[in-house]
Amino acid sequence: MSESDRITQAEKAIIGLRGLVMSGAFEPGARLPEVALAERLNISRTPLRQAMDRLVSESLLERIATGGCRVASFDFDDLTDAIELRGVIEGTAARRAADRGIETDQSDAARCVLAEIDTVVADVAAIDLDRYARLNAEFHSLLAEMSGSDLICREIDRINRLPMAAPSAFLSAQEGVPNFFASLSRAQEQHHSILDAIEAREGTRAEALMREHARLARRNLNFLKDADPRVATQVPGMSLVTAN
Amino acid sequence: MSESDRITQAEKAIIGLRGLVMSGAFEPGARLPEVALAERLNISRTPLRQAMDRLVSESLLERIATGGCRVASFDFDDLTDAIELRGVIEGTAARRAADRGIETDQSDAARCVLAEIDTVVADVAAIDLDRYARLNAEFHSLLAEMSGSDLICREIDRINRLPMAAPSAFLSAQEGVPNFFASLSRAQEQHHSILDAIEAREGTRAEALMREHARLARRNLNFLKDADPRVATQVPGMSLVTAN
DNA sequence: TGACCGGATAATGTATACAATCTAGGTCTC
DNA sequence: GAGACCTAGATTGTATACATTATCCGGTCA
Repeated sequence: MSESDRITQAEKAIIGLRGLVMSGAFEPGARLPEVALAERLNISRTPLRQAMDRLVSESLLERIATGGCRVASFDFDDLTDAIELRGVIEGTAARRAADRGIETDQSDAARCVLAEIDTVVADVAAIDLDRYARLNAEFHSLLAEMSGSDLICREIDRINRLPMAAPSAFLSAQEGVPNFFASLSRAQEQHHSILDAIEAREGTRAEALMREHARLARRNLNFLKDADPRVATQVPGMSLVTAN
Repeated sequence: MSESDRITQAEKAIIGLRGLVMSGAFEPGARLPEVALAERLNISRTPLRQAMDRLVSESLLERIATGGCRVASFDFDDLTDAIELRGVIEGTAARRAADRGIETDQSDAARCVLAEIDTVVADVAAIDLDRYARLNAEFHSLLAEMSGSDLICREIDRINRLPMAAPSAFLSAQEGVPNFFASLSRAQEQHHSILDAIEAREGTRAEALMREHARLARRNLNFLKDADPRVATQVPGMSLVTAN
């Protein structure tokens, strides 16, 4: 049997189209012409339309009443809401993890990731942002799993696909954020506190810490609001954001 | 121009397929054959496949790695999680509404709905469950809007589409729930308290009350767990639930 | 007896043709 | 000159044909 790594045209279309939209290939609100897009992505209209449906469900596109799709546009309030909602749901995951208790191997895995982040953050001079982003995303993913609920994991994944809502969304925008590296250390301190709270079965504290952790992203977002617009072009999805 | 009430084949497919799945036309885990389904719904495979994609995004279907879809199955833990998550997000909506403050017309509209529910609940002998369900759903919808966030409204809508997660999901299962009518009155008392808290700008209280309100659904779910299986056949989506 | 291996069959994934609809541009009328 | 109408073009929604892949069943071999 061919492995599940067999890439289907529809997946190719989803990834390609999402990449185009997030990289700012279209203006927010621009209508997407199917035939031209299909040629550009080297696929037929059928999988392209599948991809458009998918991106609509991800809120990256909006359906037009008269037919077709347009690129969605977000204002800063939308981003703030998305970040808050992520904090709320991740907070729920943390509380549940603490209330239920977690397995030692889950705890070990999370501690392992945190140790790695510690080493990355320690070397402020030559910090590896890609590595930080990967480890940070993995830690958040582990926390979601600790909730023991597939539904919660899926919802967190969903929200993370929104522009600027993911935990590592701001890592490519460090030029726009003052004291950026200090904020990484602060985030990592919060990581430790959150895991401590979960292991200590302190659900309420874990939830509150997780929400506060998300507010770090909100803070970065506020800096970005007034930052040089050129920074925005380097951040995936930032082109979909319109002033409000 | 033809109005937006023009029904497209794809919408017909979505509604038809969702209806079939929720009404228990297929066993949980059953694979959905495209050609047979398309004939049954009187549409071609193209809009049917759109509908399947949509139901996958609603978690009512699951994609099979080797191709095609199967009907999703839920256990009681899944339903509990969905209800809890609804409580958490509705709680966030209530907290935000309280923190931001709401317009007087929003307040009036909600009070109006509550007054109607009061009259419905007052007449215990000949209670109109359909009307209660409609009003209850509308009150919850108004609360979501008070959050002032489209994202939050959409996420609540999403969760409400899951089996048994919607606020009025248990109204067709009253035979399985002891003291069912008493629980309606209790829910309505909570409605009043929640709106009071929002109007008094008491965000933390509003959030806590909303979460507690969701636990009423969880309580009903627990009753249903041990109830006569025949009751389950009357509740939409209940056929997708497998024992755990 | 059981497991493995083709080959026939049926299913899905994709492309494309067709039909229905929207959009744009121009012309006509007021 | 402005607005409405009408036609031509382009675009989307749908059906269907085709290609590819999985599934099932019978046979063979260990």
